[in-house]
Amino acid sequence: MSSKTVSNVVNDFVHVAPATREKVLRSIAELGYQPNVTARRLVTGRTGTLELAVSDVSLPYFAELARRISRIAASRGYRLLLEQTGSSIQAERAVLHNRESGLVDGLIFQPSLLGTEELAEYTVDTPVVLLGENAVPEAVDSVMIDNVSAAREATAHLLRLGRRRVAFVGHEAYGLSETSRQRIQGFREALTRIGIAPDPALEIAAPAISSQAAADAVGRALDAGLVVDAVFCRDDLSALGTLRALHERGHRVPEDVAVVGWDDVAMSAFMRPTLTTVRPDAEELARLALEMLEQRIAGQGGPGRHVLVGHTLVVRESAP
Amino acid sequence: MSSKTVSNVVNDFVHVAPATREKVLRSIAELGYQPNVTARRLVTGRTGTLELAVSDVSLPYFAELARRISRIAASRGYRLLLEQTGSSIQAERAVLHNRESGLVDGLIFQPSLLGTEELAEYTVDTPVVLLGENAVPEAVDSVMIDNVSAAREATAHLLRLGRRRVAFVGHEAYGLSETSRQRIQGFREALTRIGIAPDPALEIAAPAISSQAAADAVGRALDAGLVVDAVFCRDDLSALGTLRALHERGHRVPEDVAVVGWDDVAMSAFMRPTLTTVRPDAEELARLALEMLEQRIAGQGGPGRHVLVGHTLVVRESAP
DNA sequence: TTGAAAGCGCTAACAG
DNA sequence: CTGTTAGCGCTTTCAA
Repeated sequence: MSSKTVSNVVNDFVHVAPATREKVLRSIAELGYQPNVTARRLVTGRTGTLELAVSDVSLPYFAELARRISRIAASRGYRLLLEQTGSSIQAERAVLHNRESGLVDGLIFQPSLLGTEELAEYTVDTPVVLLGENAVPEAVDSVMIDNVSAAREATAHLLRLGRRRVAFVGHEAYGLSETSRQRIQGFREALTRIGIAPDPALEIAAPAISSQAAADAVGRALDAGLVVDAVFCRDDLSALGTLRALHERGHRVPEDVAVVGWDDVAMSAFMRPTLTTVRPDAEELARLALEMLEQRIAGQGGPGRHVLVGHTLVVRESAP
Repeated sequence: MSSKTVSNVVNDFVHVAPATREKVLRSIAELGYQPNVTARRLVTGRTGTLELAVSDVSLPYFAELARRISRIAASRGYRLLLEQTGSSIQAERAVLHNRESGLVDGLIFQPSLLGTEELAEYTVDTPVVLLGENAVPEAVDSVMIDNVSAAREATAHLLRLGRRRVAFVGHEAYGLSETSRQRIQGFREALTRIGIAPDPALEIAAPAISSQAAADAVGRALDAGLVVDAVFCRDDLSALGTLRALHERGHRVPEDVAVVGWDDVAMSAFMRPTLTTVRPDAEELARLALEMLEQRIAGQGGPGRHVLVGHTLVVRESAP
């Protein structure tokens, strides 16, 4: 019996006599034979593996994203390789450039630091879908939500509550990310629309994306005499830190200060007070990213597609 | 020039004349040559990839674990494949049994549902390190903390505060996991030691590991008239839900009810009140798991090693 | 329906 | 120091 016949059986091909198939299957079970993935990859050229690259999987938004992508990938027969770029732009570059060929069939990448120009230089053959809010090169597929609009809506919600001293919290102190830039832009637009001039003193940067950094930054600002009646946070982690800083200084939320977050991660519904927050349609985002990636893997050509998924403002106690 | 020379240059081997190396490097850059990982794998037998299998990466503890393992793996030149088993015992079995050979060099696996017997049946050649608290077969390496002791200490802390009606919250209603079993055991031991008979009515199960499930379960128990002055939670997620259920019913923490969690995930220091919780030495756990795995990959034989890493009770506002 | 031969792209072993 | 040869384990092509 040739290895070809075995291969046919293993891959469930036609034209194998039932008796032969039976015999092969029995031998496989007896010998504990396991096909070697690597050899198969070498000859077929497909790895059956997708890569997800984000800055830090432990950030709740990315953790939830990874869960979704991993699930969908598994349901479609793909394995998932996880890559963390940390806060290193070199690591982000490496995701695109130091690409060993044949590692994965496709890449889902949320850049944090890389700008459009560098992203655009990317011309390797691995199919890519870009996530997040970094302005994205024309040629590459991307899925994101409309950050500027969502930020405008969230801010408008605070203004509608009658708040007039609204702060923005949690953007990077140095090297403003595109994400933060767009959210701040929407924030300012909402203010301008009702005739309030954006005040730089009300934009409180933090040295890192973490509750601690936000708590420290907000705490310092408050201690320095800053007066606010609302805070719009770059993300739910910053919101958590902001809630703490306010609480420790005796400010009541939402009575004295209303707070809005971004992402609607699982814990947002359990904070005290529960958090009003921008909820991106994360399930749809993950689904579309994988769908688009699979189409490219299947050989679909054409120009980059740039898809916007929806978002909603989930109103909870912190800004009712 | 032969492909061998190129291979030598690419792999940074000795015995290549500087001039030749130079020439090769230049050609590589010009042609945009990228070595094919798969072919290399086939011939070397090493994949340079490790697998991490947990039930759900979006659970904060696993998200933080994944961050650590991913980082350490990357620093040692490994890629990381992420596998989620969800709440399916079949998926956990598949992690061990449906193993295609040559996929990864090693596996770090935290089983949630699989018992020792099934784990022990595992006799494939891929090196494995088991994480978590499931009783682990003799033959397989494992890293965990001493759950029974840690649970005893946490409960003792509550008793030392003078609390006498201490509840346990968050274990599975059906199919008690080994993790929960051990934590409950330590919980009961601490009670027994000071002469309190464990009361089943004070062990409040939840249908899932989530804040919502815990909040619902605790809320129902409270509404049914349960009186407690302390709650020991299976994990920080349950603690978050417990805090909410208590707050919604007007119970003050820690004045009326003290609360202790488990894991010390990032958000624990920002809950309101901040959470007293059991902190496993997660960094050491991750480090050791990878170290042991690498030793096995390097061919080290010998019986299974079962390492305990340390833990501390981090005392914060919820149980001062 | 099954077998034999070729070859995916690389590295190990060895010879030059 | 550099080139040649063989072969990793599989699938593909082609012949029987």
